[in-house]
Amino acid sequence: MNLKQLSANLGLSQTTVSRALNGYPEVAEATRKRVLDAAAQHNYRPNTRARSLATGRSMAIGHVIPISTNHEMMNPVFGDFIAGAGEAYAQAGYDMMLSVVPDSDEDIAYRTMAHRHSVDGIVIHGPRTDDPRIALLREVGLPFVVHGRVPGIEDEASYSWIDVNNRRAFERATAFLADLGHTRIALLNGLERMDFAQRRREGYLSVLAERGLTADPALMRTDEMTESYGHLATRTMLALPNPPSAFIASSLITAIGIRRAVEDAGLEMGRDVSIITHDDDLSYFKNGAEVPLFTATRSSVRLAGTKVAEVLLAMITDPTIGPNQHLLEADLIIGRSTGPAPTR
Amino acid sequence: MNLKQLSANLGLSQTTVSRALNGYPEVAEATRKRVLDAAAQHNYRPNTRARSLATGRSMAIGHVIPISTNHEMMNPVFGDFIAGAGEAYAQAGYDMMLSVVPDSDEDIAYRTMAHRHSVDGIVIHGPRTDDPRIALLREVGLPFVVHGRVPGIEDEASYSWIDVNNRRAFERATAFLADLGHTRIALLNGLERMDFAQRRREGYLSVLAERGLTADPALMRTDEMTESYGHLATRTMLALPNPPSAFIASSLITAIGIRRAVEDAGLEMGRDVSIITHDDDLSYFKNGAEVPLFTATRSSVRLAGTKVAEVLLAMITDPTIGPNQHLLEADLIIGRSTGPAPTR
DNA sequence: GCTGCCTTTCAAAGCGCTTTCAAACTGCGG
DNA sequence: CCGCAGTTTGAAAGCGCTTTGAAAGGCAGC
Repeated sequence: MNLKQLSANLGLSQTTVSRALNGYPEVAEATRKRVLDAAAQHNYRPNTRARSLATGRSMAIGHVIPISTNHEMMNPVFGDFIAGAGEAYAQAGYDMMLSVVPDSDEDIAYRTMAHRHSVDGIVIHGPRTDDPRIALLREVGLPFVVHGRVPGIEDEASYSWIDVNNRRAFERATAFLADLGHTRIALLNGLERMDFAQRRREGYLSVLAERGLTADPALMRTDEMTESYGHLATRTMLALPNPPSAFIASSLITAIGIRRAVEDAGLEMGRDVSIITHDDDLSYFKNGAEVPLFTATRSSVRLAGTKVAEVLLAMITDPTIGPNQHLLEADLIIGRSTGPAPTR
Repeated sequence: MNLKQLSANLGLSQTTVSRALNGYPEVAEATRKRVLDAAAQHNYRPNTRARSLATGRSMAIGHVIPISTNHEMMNPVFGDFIAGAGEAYAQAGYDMMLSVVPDSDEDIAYRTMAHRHSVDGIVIHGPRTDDPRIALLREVGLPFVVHGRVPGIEDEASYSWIDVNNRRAFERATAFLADLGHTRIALLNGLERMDFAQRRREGYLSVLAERGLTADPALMRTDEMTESYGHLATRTMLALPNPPSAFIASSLITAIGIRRAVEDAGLEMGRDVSIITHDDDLSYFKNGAEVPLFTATRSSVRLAGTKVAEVLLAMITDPTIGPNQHLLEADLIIGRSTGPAPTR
């Protein structure tokens, strides 16, 4: 059933039927009701492609998901982020277009989306230093929101982004451990080229400096945030002549690896060794139930997804509003993985 | 830059330019080259919406992601599945449309996608007993492939699906433990209403029966596959007067919870208690490196995604080919979580 | 009864592409 | 030089919708 058939059925013109369905005022209430009833009865849904060809708006938002060709890693955070964003899209009547590409072709994917006019806006994931995507999207004039911030762009007010206050979160985590008397605090960070990892390190270092603690390179690692990374790094560090008494991890998954190494070494978490992790509050991987297992800096990535979507939709609806930024604060939640530094 | 402008630029008709770009044979090689060069130079990309309106094919595949309103759980497997499928789509020039909806509205989402003609085919996730989506999609005549099988549909050749041989996998896991001398084997399954959980239980039960072992209801659980579920269930079971010496888990995440409870109880995994888990081979949550941590029935969900996509694309390309099924076998990989049953 | 204004409806153009059908051009044998 | 088949190009219709500009209908005021 298409518009033509529906209007023929009703003995009305396509114009009138279209207007009735789209809520335009210049149609008599009686006719509108007739039209709506008939549409419901025949299960009529306008053809999206035709509609967006006519209106010029595609009612879809693009997400490009890079698959790194070397380590084949899919971001674990992605599912929850998408869930949050998707909900917002659905509510606004927007679709979500996903493009999964090898990260070498990422730029092409954006360019293609833009030129094909298949989306009204784009979400940028995992911004990198001097990310070329920003310039690209500005050039083609497609609205976009960044999840995270782009290192290298000084003027943060010049584009839209939603980010967690990573620096503050890790400052708080480090200070919390220092307050407990820990002086040897290890940092198991994410990949150094990621913006969030840099900010987290800055937060960590600034508190160490402030408290007069030395930043020992042997206690700082940076890698892809897997369980085995946490395990191996911790095992190595615990074997040092002067091992750390506390660990800060960038991901719950890594923290699980740390815990495993701690227990392998016959130590008890929360007594012999303290752990704080960042917790993205993933739906399928909760940090314990009522009482969290790990003390953590928690910030829901799902909520971030919703926020990103809302900002982007607002920009599309009203193109005159300028760039928009939101810095989400992480909660420091206390679990069973931290305690006073053991006296030697 | 659109077709009209491009052809005006070249002094050719839209017809010729379109044909040159789409590889039709009736265009002189010299002109084709001219056209291709100009297109590349101007970065021309055909407008997808216009094209699909004209051709009737939308070059997109739909996925509906239900967000359960009660437990708000996002399937952890989803990200990797999408990565696998997305790669296949990208290669074939297809887009992926995601629709995130509360599970109560799931049917509407499918109906809308179908009537709007916004996709050429649909992937069905998490089939349930007597799933209404099958009838719906058959009615509207949209090609679809199910990830998993639909319980309640006897004639498995009547629709397309890709599934892991869950029954066989759990038969093998159970037999492996029985061979090691375990007689009290617990099963921590997924939600009972999921088809895969039912088949896994069948596999488990059939081997118990075959070996003359009693199936103790106290050792069988079914729930959402979280870490804390594994932890709590294991703690309870280990406190039984006659505790299990082995556990089979439906998910790596649950297995981690089991392990935690085992170690909390002062027992050693692989010696005092054996664990086998199903392992979806998620990219961000590997079961150890070279030597797996857990003995597991492994089957890559990412590969399943690719397979589903390939089958669906084939059905779309050639609608005359009938339904298509693939049963993927899981590998039984030996890790450090299993060993002979302890002698009491 | 006519004019003018408001409400309601409609015909038709246009969005950017594909595709059918027709036309133009080429070369070649007669 | 003509006719014909084969090759190459083009004009125009159509995909299903929105939207502009115009027409029709209704009604009050003169």
